[in-house]
Amino acid sequence: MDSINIKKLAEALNLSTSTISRAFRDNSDISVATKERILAKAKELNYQPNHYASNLREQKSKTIAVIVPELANNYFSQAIHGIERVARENGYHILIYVTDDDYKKEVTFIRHLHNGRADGIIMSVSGEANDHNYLNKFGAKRLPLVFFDRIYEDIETPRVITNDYNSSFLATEHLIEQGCKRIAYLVVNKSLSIGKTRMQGYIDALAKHGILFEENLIVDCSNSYEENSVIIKDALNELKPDGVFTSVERLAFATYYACYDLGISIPENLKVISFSSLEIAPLLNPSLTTITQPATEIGEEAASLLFTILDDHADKNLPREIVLESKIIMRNSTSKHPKKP
Amino acid sequence: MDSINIKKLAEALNLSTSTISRAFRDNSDISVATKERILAKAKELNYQPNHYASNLREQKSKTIAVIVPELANNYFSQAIHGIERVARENGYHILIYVTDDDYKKEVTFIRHLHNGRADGIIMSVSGEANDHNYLNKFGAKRLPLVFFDRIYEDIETPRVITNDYNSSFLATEHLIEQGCKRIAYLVVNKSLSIGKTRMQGYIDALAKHGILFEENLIVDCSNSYEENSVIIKDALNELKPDGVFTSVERLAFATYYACYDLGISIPENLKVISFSSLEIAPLLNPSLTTITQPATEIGEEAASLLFTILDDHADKNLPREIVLESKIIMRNSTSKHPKKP
DNA sequence: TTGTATGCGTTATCAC
DNA sequence: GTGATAACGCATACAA
Repeated sequence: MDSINIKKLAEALNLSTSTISRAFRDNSDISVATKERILAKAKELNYQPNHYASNLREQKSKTIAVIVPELANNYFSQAIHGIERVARENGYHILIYVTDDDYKKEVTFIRHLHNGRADGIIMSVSGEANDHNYLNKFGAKRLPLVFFDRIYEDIETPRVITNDYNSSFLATEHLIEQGCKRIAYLVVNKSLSIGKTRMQGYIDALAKHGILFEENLIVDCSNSYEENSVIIKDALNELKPDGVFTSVERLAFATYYACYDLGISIPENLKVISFSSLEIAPLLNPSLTTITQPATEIGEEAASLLFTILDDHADKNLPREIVLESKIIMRNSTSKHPKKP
Repeated sequence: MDSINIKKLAEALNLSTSTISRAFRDNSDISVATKERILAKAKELNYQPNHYASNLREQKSKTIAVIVPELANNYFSQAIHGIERVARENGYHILIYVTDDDYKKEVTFIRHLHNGRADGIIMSVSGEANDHNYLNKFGAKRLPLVFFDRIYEDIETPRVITNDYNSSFLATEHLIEQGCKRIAYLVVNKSLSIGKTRMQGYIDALAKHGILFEENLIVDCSNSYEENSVIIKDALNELKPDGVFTSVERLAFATYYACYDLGISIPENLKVISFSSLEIAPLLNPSLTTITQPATEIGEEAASLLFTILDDHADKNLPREIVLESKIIMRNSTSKHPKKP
C-alpha cells in the first residue's frame, strides 16, 4: 500500500498523528502556523482523512439515505434534486435506493441501513399495502426517518406531504364545472394512503354536487404499461366516462394513448386532469390540466426536517407534519371550448 | 450506548467475536449449528455488522459514486436507474452527486471521494470546458472511473457513449429529406465533446447534400430557461430556419414554446428533431421526432463496466469504449405531410 | 500548543 | 471448529 494516511503525513512533517488530526477539525487548539504547514503538506500529498475511520470513531456518517419507489419519474427526480441540494449545503452525502414498489426491497434497504451506513432516512414508501410494523421493530435504535408524499399513516414519524384531499376535491369539482357527469378515478393502489386520500376528495366533491358515486368508476391500475393500456381501454369502452381524474401522471399518459387508439378526442369527448409534475404539460396534445405538486420544495423540506432532527441536540417540538400546497393549472385537456391550435 | 455490536452478541451467546464474525462471512469454517444459532440470535437482537468497521478493516466500501450534471432530466434519471439496478445486483450502494454543470463542484466531489468513501466513480462530466487535468493529479491512486455520455476526451478512462456522430448525421439528413434547406443547430455548449461530435455530424450531412454551412445557424444556448427563450426566439426571427436540430431535449421544448409564442407552426413552417429520452414524445403537440438514446442501458453498461474493473483481479483487456446505438424515431414534428389529429 | 495512549467494531492470522 | 489478538485509520482524554 502506497496510500497516504495520517501516520505517514505525521512522519513526513515530524509531528504526531494527533496534531495532524487537529489540523483537520476546527474546534481543537492548534497553532495557526502548524495548521497551515499541515494543510499544505496534506494537499501536496493528496491526503484526506479516511472517511470510514473517522466515522467509526465518531459514530456518525454524515450520510443520509433516500428511498423512493422509482427514479425515472419527474416527481421523484425533482424531489431528489431538492434533497440533494439541501444535503450538500449541510455537508451530507446521499445514498439512493429504488424499491420498484417492492415491499421486500424496502424492508431490506431499511434493515441494512441500520448498520451505521446512514444517519437518517428520507423515504417515499413502496406501493404495496403490507405490514409496516417492521419499522417499529427497531425501537429506540431506529434511525431518524422522514416520509414524503407516500407515507404509512400508522408509523409515527415526521412527514412532508401536500394537501392532496383538497386538491382532489377541487380537481373533481373542476371537471364537474366543465360539464362532466361521469368521472372516472384512475388509481394505482387505492389502499395506499395517498391513493385513499385523493379518492376521498373525489368522492366528497361528487357528493357535494349531487352526483352519485359509482364504485366501478374507480379504476384500479397497475405499474405495468401494457396492463394499464388494456385496463384503461376497457374502462373507457365499458364505463363511457366523460371525465377522467388520474392520481398519478403515468395514468394520464396511458389515458392519452388509449384515447388516441380509440379515437376518443380530448377534451371534446373526455376531459382529463391529473396529478403531475411534468414541466412540459403545456406541450402535450392537448395540453394537460394538472395538479402540480411542488416536488423540489417537498424534497427540500423533507431534507431540512431531517437535518433539524439530526443536528439539534435539543429536539424541541418539531413539526410532525409539513403540508405544502399543490396548484391546479387548467389547460386544454379539461377545456369546455378548446381553442384549436 | 445501548446499541448492539459483535462483542455483545458474543457475550450473549458465550462465544468469541471471531466466531460471530465467521458466521457472517461465507468462506470461513464454522459448524452449521453454531452458525444458525448466531444468525438467529443476531436477528433477534437486530444485530448487523457495522459497515464502517468492516470497511475500515477491508479497505473497501462496496459503494460507488455517480456524478451527473443534473437530476431532474429524463436522460439522467433513466441512466441512474440503470446504474442503480446493476449496483444492487452486485451488492453495491450508490452515492449521488449533482454538479449543476458547475466545474468547481465536480472537482470538489471527485477530490472528496478519494478518501475511501467510494470504490469507484461513474460520471457524466459538467458542461464547462475547463482544465480536466485535475483527474490526472491523483496518479495511480485515482479511483476507477467510468465516463458516460458526456466525457472528457483527453482523460484516459473507460467510457460508455452512443453513436452521436452518426445519429446527428442521419438526423440532419432526415431534415434535408423532409425538404429543409436552412437547418439551425441548437447546442448548449459547443466546446463540450458531445456538442462537438453532434455538430460535426450536422456539418458533414449538410456538406454531403451540397448545403452551405452557415456559422450563424449554430445557436449557442444556455442552461437557463429564460435565456433560451430569448435566444431561440431571436434566432427563429432573424435566421428564419425551416428546420431545427437540437442537441438536447430541453432545447426542443424551448423551441416548441417559442414557436407557440411566435405563431410558427410545426412542422409546416419549421421541422424539429431532437436528441431526447422523453418517453411521451408521441404525446407532444406535434409529436416530436427524436434521436432516442438507450439511457437505461447506458447506465447499466457503465455500471457493469465499473464492476468488472473493481471485481477483476486480473484486469485483462477491458474495453476502453462501449458504443451503443441511438434510434431515430420519426414523428410529426418533421413530417412533410402531417396528419391533422 | 503538542504528544501518548486507547478504543471505535470489525476481520485476518495464528494458535489451540 | 473455535478463541485470542493485532491491526485498519482516526479522534480524543489525558499528560507534558
